[in-house]
Amino acid sequence: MRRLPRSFYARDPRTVARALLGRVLVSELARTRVSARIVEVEAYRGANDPASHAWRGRTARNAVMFGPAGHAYVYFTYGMHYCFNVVCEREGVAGAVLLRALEPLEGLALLRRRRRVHARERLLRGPGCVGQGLALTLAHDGLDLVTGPLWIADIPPERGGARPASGPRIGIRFARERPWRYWLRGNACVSGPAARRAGDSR
DNA sequence: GTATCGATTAGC
DNA sequence: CTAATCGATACA
Repeated sequence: MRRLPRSFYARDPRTVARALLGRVLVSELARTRVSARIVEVEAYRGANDPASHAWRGRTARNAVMFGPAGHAYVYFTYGMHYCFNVVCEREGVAGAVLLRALEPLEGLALLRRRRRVHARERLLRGPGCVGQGLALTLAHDGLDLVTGPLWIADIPPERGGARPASGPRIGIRFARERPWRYWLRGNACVSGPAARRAGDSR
């Protein structure tokens, strides 16, 4: 299956975030293939985005956010969770899209083993659960999605008739008013309470 | 050096 | 609502 080209990622993260909704992520990191539809994402920018890890400039942790687009930015947080982003923008400009929730398509048994949860809609719901389900660690930080075993398929988004919705990002302290969280309205795999899965219709 | 805080989650 | 759990960050 064809992968999204680097040019897809090398744009403003808000544009990439919207364009990612409904597309299929594939992991061939383990022997068993896992694939899942992207249903919820958040865009993070650089110096002009106080909620971004890159707000205060380049550090060891956020270095790949400043690198070429189409790579994975994986970070460790709360002492126990790994979160998965795709790097955007041209090299030297920070930007990324956090994958917050996906709808599992292939590899359900492996996901259930890793997550120790049965319900399909809970396997990849929430950014920490995405990291756990895909078994990501800091070893995957910087992985190239255009050439590596973890990638996003270049096929038209399948949104199941749902109009993409947008609203404020979750769990941040600054820049709360910016509506840079995007999701497929009503999809059961979107994180948070049912009310959050509904939302507006931008 | 020490103190605080997470782009979170599960459980009560 | 809170505990879990540790790297990054802030500050003395």
